[in-house]
Amino acid sequence: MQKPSLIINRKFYERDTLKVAQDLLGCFLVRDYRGKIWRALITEVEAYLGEKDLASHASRGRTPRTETMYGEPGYAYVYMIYGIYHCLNIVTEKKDFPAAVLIRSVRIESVDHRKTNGPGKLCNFLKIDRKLNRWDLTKGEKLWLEPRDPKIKLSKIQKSKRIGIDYAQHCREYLWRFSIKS
DNA sequence: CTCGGGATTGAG
DNA sequence: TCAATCCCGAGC
Repeated sequence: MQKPSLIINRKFYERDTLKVAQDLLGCFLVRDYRGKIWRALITEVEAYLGEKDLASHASRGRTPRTETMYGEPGYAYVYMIYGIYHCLNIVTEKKDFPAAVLIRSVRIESVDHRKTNGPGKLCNFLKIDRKLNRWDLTKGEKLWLEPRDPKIKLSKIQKSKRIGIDYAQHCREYLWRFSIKS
């Protein structure tokens, strides 16, 4: 497989997280695993924004785990949940400001959508685990992102409450989950 | 299973 | 007194 011609660059990620989250819809998450390449259309994401966001791991400040979120934008933040699943996040905003976009659902051509329609499921399918934590997504190796096809018109972005964050008090109400029809 | 917080322990 | 260690709750 040839080197990708279009890779989303670091400036794209170094912006307001809510903007980046919505701009990622319709983009492609590309995974090269031992020479096999999948191009996954991003259809659902959630934003996690700053220490004030009680739903974010960073709400408790800098810890060894959250260090990735405080780092440079354009890196992967991968963590394990429930001891079974991995979740893939894309680090956003400037260094030292903790924020990221969780990839919740993707669609891959000729793959049953039920295999990739959840954050844990898509990591399982794309062989994404903590070895890819802090991976630089702008290198065009192993895991990177490519822009939307400008020819394809994006359906209206749906905004809704984030999933599975009942503990986050008032932050539960934020409409920081974004999706497109897929 | 992994993390992080509070509780407990124990060295000095 | 305080840091290392234990333990428990929570996590899409």
